[in-house]
Amino acid sequence: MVGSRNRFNCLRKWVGKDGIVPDELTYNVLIKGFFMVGKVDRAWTIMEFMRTKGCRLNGFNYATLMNGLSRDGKMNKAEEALEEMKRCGLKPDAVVYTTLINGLCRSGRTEEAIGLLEEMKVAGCKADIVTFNVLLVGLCKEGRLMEALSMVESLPRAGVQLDKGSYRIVLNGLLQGGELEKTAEFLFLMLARGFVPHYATSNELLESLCSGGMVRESADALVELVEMGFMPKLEVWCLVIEATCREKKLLSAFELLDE
DNA sequence: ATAGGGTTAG
Repeated sequence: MVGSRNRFNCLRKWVGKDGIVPDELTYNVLIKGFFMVGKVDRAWTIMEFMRTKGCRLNGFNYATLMNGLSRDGKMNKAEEALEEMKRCGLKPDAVVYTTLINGLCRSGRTEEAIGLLEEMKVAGCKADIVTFNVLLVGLCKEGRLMEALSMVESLPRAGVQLDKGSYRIVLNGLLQGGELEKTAEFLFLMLARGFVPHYATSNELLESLCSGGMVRESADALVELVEMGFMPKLEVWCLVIEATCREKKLLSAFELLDE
């Protein structure tokens, strides 16, 4: 295995003596590689090297750079890179913005991440599914569950196609946050829209509804989940039926058993 | 064209 220093020296030799000119793509592979193995200073050297060779950074290079910086805890540097990019006349795209939004969310700066989403809109850059899912994770982690919920609730009306990940992020956030009623409500919303929770989440959710006294909802949820092809763990199945019996809803219990 | 961003849950 050749060390990173030697690999770079190899490139230096090619460029210096053999007249081989690497393009931005080659540089990008190197920048990403050095960031991946934690050699941030080496990544910097590559970019300095690019500049001395008169090779300007492109959007890919900036995205790679920003991702490396924010994962290295250097969020401010990543934000500076965005400004530099704009100064150079490059138009940041959804990947560049999403990279920064993710970094801000991870640093607990969700409010600023939302600000960047606004900036995207103003700049005419369309946020995609990755952008929204990153932001949803950030909102949930910060306990801003109602905002996450209302985003998922309303985005499809605005023409944004969310995926099962979007729904699972929010469902999970609500469940972990102890928002039992909202969780049940949200489950029915996502099922109605054709998105199913993960197997483990479904079981956990049914258990939580039962132990939280929401027996009626747990029975309804069970029926709907089963209709979507879900097969609960045996103990969860029993739990819901027993709870329904205890509530003296014998008829409902029989209906469940029929299912 | 190629190269750049993520989550779910386990």
